[in-house]
Amino acid sequence: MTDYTQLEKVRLQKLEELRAEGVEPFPTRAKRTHLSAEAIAEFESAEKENKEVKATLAGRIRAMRTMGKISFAHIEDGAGKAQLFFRANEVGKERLDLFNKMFDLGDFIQAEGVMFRTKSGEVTLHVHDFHLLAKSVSPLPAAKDETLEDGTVVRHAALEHPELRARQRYADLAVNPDVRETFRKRAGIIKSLREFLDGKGFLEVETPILQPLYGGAAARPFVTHHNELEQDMYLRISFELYLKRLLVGNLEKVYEIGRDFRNEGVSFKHNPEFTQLEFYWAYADYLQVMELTEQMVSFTAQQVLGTMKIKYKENEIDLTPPWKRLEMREGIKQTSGIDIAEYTSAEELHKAIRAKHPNKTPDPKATRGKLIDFLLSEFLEPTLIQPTFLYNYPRDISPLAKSIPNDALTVERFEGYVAGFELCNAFTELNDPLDQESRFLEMGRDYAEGDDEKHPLDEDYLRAMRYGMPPNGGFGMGVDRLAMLLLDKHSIREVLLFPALRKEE
RNA sequence: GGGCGCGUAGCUCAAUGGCAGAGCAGCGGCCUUUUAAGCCGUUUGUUGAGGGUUCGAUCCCCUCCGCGCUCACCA
Repeated sequence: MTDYTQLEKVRLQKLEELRAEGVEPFPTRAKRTHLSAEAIAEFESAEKENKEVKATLAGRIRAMRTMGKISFAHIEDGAGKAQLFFRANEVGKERLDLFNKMFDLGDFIQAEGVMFRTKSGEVTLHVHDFHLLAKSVSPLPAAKDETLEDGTVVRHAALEHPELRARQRYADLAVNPDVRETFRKRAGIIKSLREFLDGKGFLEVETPILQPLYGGAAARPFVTHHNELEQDMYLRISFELYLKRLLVGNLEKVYEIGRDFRNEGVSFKHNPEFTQLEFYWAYADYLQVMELTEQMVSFTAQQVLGTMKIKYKENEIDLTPPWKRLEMREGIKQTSGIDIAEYTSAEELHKAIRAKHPNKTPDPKATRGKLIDFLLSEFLEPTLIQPTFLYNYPRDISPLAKSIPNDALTVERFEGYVAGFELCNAFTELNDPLDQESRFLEMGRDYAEGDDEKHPLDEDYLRAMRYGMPPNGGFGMGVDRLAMLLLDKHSIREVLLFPALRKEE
């Protein structure tokens, strides 16, 4: 049984009284002729010709000011806010009392009348009749907006508690218009990505989320169980192995936008489920993928924000192509003073780091690849504010990427960095089934020691590859990260409608 | 998982080892052009949960829960 607060009990009481007076608090149908902004715009042009504008508006009551025989209210709908003006002369004293006493902030209302301009100049609906559309039983967090003389809006007593905002996103959205705007823009970002890739001839596909084996990334999966098949299933950690199977099937350009699941830590840039974009492009290599990437991201910024110059935290960032290209080895050398090419074993590289940076302490068990990654994130990554492609990566941290001709230790891989964080990851894909098999086996050995990240060998993937896979370039990008970047949000939770939270109680 | 911090009314936030407060919201009034409307009056709390110290704990201590920041993890 729900425990109602006193405020809720008051509203439930009103609800009963309304019913007793024959007013249905949750009527089945509503009517609306104009959005608030439409009615206001229509009035503003009709005003000059002294023409009347009739309108029926519908929305949620956000402010009420009752003053005896008149009342004002603001409602909010999908297009913004509009003021309602009630006067006993038109609606009658009883109906005005009903409004004043029985309607609350948060209720949905339908009001019809004629648009006019108040003494203070606000275009307002002069209400002739009104109906309750839905009663709000629980009071929404009572934000109040104050409009200063210069037009800036200051919100008082807004819902700010991060947990509550995430847990009760419905309330957050209801009272914080900027949050609604964030998610509209997020939808725009995803739409633009699709528009871009569709325009380049890519086919959007859907591959299994529930998989008998997981792969394509080094992450711990979520495990579940299929009762009838009597087998464990995994939620995918990447799309890669399935999308590349499609290249074997002669689909030459494919992409998927969907959810990945990784059973890892939660942080300001990690959520257990997140939206990923991956594409695979037959006959292309990582250099062509680079060009497509900078076009795609800048296109999205242009579509959604109307500019390629964005702000992230204190940085002005220009996404206009071409982006800077920096060889990873060179970047690490410049920022850490260590040339990784001079140290071909983990042991030597450890020694070099200790000598050059005694106060930095990488994991003593780290492989050479992990050490390079350490140098990258420690020294180079924070400097990559303007969009930069970091390219050519050590082979042993890239088991699905193809080696550079004549350089067995380095693979054709790049990562795109913006604002100091990794945005995307791409490579010339490995398509040699024999090489792929030995890499998988190698990886199996590596992970055997660090038990909880054991990596299953995907025999079916190898079987597919043995039929022949065209050379291709592949790409992956965290869409949530892109949304954070473009919308200047500093936590992934701000761009996820319902981020993962511990269950209540 | 580790470290640090936070949790007080519906919302935003104050305060104190000695009756827990403000503004807004709510409730009762007044008010026919307001817009954080105003004025008069008024209600609201398991101070996140449990335990301990104390004459007395919201405050000090312990445990737990949740959140935030951070580190680790995340090719």
